[in-house]
Amino acid sequence: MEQYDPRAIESKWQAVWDDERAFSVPDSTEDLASEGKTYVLEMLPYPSGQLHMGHVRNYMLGEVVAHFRRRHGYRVLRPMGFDSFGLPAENAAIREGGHPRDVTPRNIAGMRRQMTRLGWAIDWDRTLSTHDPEYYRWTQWLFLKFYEQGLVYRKEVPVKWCPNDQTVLANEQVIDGHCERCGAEVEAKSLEQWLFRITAYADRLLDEMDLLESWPERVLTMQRNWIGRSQGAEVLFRVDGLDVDIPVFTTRPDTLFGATFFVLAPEHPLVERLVDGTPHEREVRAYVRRTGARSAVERETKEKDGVFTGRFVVNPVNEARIPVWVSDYVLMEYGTGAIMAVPAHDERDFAFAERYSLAVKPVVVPAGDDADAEHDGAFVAHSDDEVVVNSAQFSGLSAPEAKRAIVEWLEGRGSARFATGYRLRDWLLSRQRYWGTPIPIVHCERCGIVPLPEDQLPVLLPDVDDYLPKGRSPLAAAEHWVRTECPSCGGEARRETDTMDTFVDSSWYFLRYTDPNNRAAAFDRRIVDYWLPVNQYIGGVEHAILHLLYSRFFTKVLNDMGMVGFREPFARLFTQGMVYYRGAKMSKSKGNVVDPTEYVERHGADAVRLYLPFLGPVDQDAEWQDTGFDGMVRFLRKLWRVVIDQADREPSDGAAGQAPASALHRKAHRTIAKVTDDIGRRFAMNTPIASVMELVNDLARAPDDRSARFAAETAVSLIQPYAPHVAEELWQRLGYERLWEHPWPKADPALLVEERFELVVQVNGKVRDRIEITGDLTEDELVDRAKQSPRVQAQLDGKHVRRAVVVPRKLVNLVIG
RNA sequence: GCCGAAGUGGCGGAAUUGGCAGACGCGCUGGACUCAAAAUCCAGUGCCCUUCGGGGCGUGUGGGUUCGAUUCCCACCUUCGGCACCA
Repeated sequence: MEQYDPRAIESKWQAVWDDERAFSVPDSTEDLASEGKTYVLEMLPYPSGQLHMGHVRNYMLGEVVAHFRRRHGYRVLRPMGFDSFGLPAENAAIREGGHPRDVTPRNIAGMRRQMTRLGWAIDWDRTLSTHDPEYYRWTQWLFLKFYEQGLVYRKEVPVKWCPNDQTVLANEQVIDGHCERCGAEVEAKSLEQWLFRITAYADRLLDEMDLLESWPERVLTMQRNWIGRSQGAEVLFRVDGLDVDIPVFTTRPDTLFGATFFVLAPEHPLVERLVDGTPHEREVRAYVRRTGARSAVERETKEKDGVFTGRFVVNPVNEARIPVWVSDYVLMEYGTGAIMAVPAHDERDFAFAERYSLAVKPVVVPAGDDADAEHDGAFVAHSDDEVVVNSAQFSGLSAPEAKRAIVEWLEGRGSARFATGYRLRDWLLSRQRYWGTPIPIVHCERCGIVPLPEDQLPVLLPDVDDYLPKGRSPLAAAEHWVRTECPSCGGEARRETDTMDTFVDSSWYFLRYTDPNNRAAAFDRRIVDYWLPVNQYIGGVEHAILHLLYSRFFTKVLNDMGMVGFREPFARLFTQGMVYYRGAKMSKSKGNVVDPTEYVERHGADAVRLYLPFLGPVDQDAEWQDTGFDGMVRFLRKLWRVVIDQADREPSDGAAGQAPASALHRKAHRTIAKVTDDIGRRFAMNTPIASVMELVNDLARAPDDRSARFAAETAVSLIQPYAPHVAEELWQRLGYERLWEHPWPKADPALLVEERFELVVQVNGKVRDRIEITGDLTEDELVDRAKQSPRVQAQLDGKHVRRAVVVPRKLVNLVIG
């Protein structure tokens, strides 16, 4: 018999698919019925230059879904591109010691070759690279649109600076005070930067989660935490002796009577005014300077410290004068940068009060406690059923009642209002790095900040040889490029030299795929509305916040501008676990990458394609193991052998099971049902492979069964999304054509149950016997059979059967005693 | 600290609605084929006891609900992930 030769088979079919444009969908806007489309998308990779097993695991998900849906008659869009602009791509170039303009295209070509070799069913006619001027001109165009809407602004802001990558980072890119990419400790600086006003969409990013059809709960939770909406109030405190009101944000207005001091962030603009010309001036200024030099990590971990300003504010609820301190445990970026401190009910305030011997005044107690049940001067943890005490006319109210009542009362007097606080900050988008989308702005001495007119796009990235990061944008070195003409007044002007964060590039690429060759617009709304939302988006959980939040934000803005007709880009999201190897996440920067190419060369793409999903549930992390791989190779050889054996026999008409259907015939139908349910409903990608293996094992044991050929055809058909090359070749040898668009098999419900089954007989819940049952018996008959079993008789030993539980076609449990 | 996920043979894992725990694969053991090896095939493989009929134990730990629990409830342990001075 002819040997299974993956190399020959795989190149043969890859050439066929390429010639036929088998996985492309037409570009035209004609014939776009709203029904029957599927947009399957995996997050686009950055061109590291090398595919690793994590990619294969990720893309196999989309692969299986795409084949499965295509064979169910859907028109499937499944594009692929490269996130080739920005820091990751630039760092890849630095690693390889070349210039990104040379390294990036080379890496893209290499990865695309690897993908092609794996036989992925991708519409390569729609590929895009974010560093391509034809792409980034539209990134710039979108930036200008956002600018017009007031959603982009430039501001001096406290920033997180990565000393290693020599650039600012977005808040989302800082993890535990360290750079998300390189792990260096992040420094605090204050710089003029560009920001997207994503906070304007905080409520909608939360509330419109309802529109999402299927997203993992943990991702939604992470986004909710990140946005961090909390309801509370803004309360004004009048500075004693100055005509100034300072607002504070609090979620606990019920504790207003317990405020014993007041704290400003060191960066608070009023600090200067409060101490100017007072004896406290020197000390406060020194403190502000000292804290400014602290790193983010230091600021968060050191013991709380601060200085008294000599000033007092008046608590609007009781006219109490409370001292104003400055401390960096209060953050300028959250709330109003000032807080009322209630040490009796806030751990942080309590720690500060202890250190500086400030008063502690309890004003809420757990229900049932005596009003003054001496928690004197101690911190009381928050409980669900608190009652307000020591709070004038509000004493005795429950905490929730008091919250509302106190704010309403103050509102009437003009010193408070209900307010909402968010943890989410605006998205800092500018980067002081070379390899990114230039920001289409010029700075004119006369006109200030001037956005470029659309007809001057794209602003091409200047060719700069020394592109290495040096703390200010390398674009500044391209003097001929920087000097330009102001589009507004025609005078001398300088171009903006910062580039955009990579995540800007990837916040709209899924729209461009639908209309990738449009030279007149970023995309055509009719086409984008046809394909979007993405039916199944697939990617790593590490993007749960960053990319997924930004893309949702972009989509909402574009929806508001009337450019797209939907509000959420990704209806269903699947986040797959990471691939580990030798105890660490497999990644090029960790140096523990297992290269799929090696395995593909030795054993073929199909074996690699089978193994990664087979490794385990895709939503969980998996450890790469060399040892199991051989099993896939063996399975493919076995499949080949048993199917080729059947190919010589009579073609099956699909109804080979004239009654009574053989056990093998029924097994084939059960396998169809199982695989279909696993892929289509459960999104379980490992168990379908096991099911087909079972079918093939059964077939190998019964090659002469009259349904053997049908079983062979079924196995080939079902394994096609995983191993399309060998499946296609076997399909051809079975006498058919074009399996990739052949309808997915249907299970006959009548054949899903075994004709005979094993009745499990339990006595007091323990399995004591299994009896072969043929045909349909009533429950009473089943119980009788169970009782007749000699093994059961031995257990009964004359005892009385008190009760019998029957599960039809499965089990009888006799309760004796 | 708060929130979430997970814990099943030597290993990866399966068991979908509370109903046969360990599918499938790896590994291992024995056998067939072979001059030999590879490949392939067949049989076995949770642990303990056994008079070989079978019996006992077993899904992180301890309780509970139930005729019956890997599955539901309570408490705890361990691992991983997210958040963490957010007022």
